[in-house]
Amino acid sequence: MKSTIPDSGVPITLAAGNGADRHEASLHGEILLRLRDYVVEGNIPEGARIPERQLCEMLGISRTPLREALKVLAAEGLIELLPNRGARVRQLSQRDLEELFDVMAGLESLAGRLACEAISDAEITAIEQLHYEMYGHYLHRDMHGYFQANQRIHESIVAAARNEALKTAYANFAGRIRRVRYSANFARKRQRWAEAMREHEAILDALRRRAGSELSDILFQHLRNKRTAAIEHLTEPQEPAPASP
Amino acid sequence: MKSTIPDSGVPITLAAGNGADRHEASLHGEILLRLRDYVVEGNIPEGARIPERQLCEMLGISRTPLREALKVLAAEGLIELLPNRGARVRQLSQRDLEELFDVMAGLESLAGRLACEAISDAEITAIEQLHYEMYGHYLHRDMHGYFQANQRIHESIVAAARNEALKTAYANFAGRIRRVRYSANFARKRQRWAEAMREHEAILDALRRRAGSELSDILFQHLRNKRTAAIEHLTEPQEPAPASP
DNA sequence: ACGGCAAAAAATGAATGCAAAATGGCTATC
DNA sequence: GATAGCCATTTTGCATTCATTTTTTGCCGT
Repeated sequence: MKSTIPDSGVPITLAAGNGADRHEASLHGEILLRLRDYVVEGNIPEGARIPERQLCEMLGISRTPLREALKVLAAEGLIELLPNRGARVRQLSQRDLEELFDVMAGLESLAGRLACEAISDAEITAIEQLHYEMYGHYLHRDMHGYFQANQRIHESIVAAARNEALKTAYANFAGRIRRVRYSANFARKRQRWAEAMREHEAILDALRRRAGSELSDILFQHLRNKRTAAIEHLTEPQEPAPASP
Repeated sequence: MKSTIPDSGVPITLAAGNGADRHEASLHGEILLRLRDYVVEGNIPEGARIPERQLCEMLGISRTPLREALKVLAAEGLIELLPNRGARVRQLSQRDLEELFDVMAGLESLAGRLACEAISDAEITAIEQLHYEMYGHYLHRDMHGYFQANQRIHESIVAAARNEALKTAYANFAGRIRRVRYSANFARKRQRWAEAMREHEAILDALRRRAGSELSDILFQHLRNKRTAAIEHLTEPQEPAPASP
C-alpha cells in the first residue's frame, strides 16, 4: 500500500527544469517536497547542524533517500553541504541577500518584458483586479492582505511571460529569500508603501500599453526599492546577534 | 586509494548557490563534475536510456554516489529522471530552447544593468580589447575565434556585474543550451554577422556611458536576435541557399 | 502468424552495514 | 590553571543487500 504511482510516464524534472515538479510518487521526491517546505518556512535555525539520523527518524525514512534530497536542496541553494561535516541551512549574508534580490529583480524585469509580448486583455484585467484589491488593503492598512495581493500580482506577471524555465527559476530564488522577503514587506514604512503603490500603477500602465522595455525598467527599479527596504529592515532592528562561538 | 581528501572545511555549495563549486573532495562531487561535463559535451545521445549499472562501472563507483549526482544533474535541468524508469539526457524541444534563450537574454540583460553600476575603466578597456580582437576574427572570417572572443565578452559583462548568484545561474543555463549555442554561432549568415558586430558596438558604447537600462535593452535584443538565428538554424539546418525571398 | 498474457530477467528505489573522518571529552604535561 | 595530545563516540560517505517495479521473453490462444 505504498503510494501507488498514479500516472505513468510523467516526465520528472527537478527544481531547475522546465517541467513540473512531480515528485509525489517516489519516496525521495516526497521527502524533497517536505524538506524543502520545512527549510523554506524556517523551521530549522540558520547555520545549525542537522544530523542525518535525526532527520531520518523525524521523516521516518532511511538515510539514502534523505541524502538524495539533501543534495538537491544544496543544488537549489537552500542548504550547504560541508564535506564530512553534514548539512546546514544556508546562512545568507547581507551581500548574498542583495545579490539574490537583484537576480529576482532581473527575472521579474524579464518577465514583464516577455509578458508584454503575449499577455491577453483578460489577464491584464485580472491583474487590474488584484491591483484594486491590493489598493483596498493599502487603504485599510492590512499588511497581510496587501502582501498576498502584491505577491499574486508579481506571480501573474511571471505567469503571463509564458516561460516555464523562467517561472521555475523565479520560484527557486523566491524560495531562497522567502523568509526575508516576508519580513521585508512588513517592514514597510508608510512612505515606502505609498511609493510602492505608485510604482504598481506605473507597472499596470506600461503593461496596458505593452511597453516591454519600459515595463522592464519599472519592474527592476521597483524590486530594487524593495531590496533597499528589506536590507535596511535587516540591518536596523536585527541586532548584533549573539554570535555563537 | 580513495581520493584522499585534501582540504578541510571548504564550504560546499552545489550548482545554484552563491559559493564556488568545490566538489573535488567527496567522491560524489568528483562524479558530479565528470558526469556534468560528460553530458554537456554531448557524449550521451539525447533521450537515450542510461542504465545506472553501466555508468557505475564506467566511472568505477557504486550506485549510491552516482544516484546522488544524477539527482543534482536533474535539479540543474540537464537530465530527466523518470520514476522507476531511469535517467535520460534532457531533450529540448524548440519551445524549450526559445524559453532558455530568453532566460539567458534576461540574465545578460540584468548583468549589463548591474555592470554599469560597478564596472571599472580597466574592465571596460579589457572588453574593448576583446571587441577589437573579435572584430579581427570577423574580418578574417574566423568563426571559431569570433565565437570564443564573443563568449569571453559576454562572460566579462557577467563578471562585471559582481553578482555570484547571477554568475552561477548564468553558467547553469549556458550549460543547458551549450550544444545548440555553439552551432547557433556557426549558423551565422554574413548578414547576421554584420548585425551582431554593430550590436556589440552599441553594447560597448552604452557600457562606456554606464547607461544601465539602455545597455539592458540592447543586450536583451542582441540575445533575442541570437535566439532567432539559432532556432532558424535548427529548424532548417540543411539549407545552404542564401536565397532571400 | 499475430496479439495478448505470464513468468523470468533486469533495472530502479530504499535499507542496512562498514570504513573513514570529525566531534567531544579526558588525561597528561608544562 | 591552561593547553596540547589522545581516545571513545558520533556522524558522514560509500558499498552492499533487499524489495518493487519495469521490461523482456517465451508461450498460448485465437
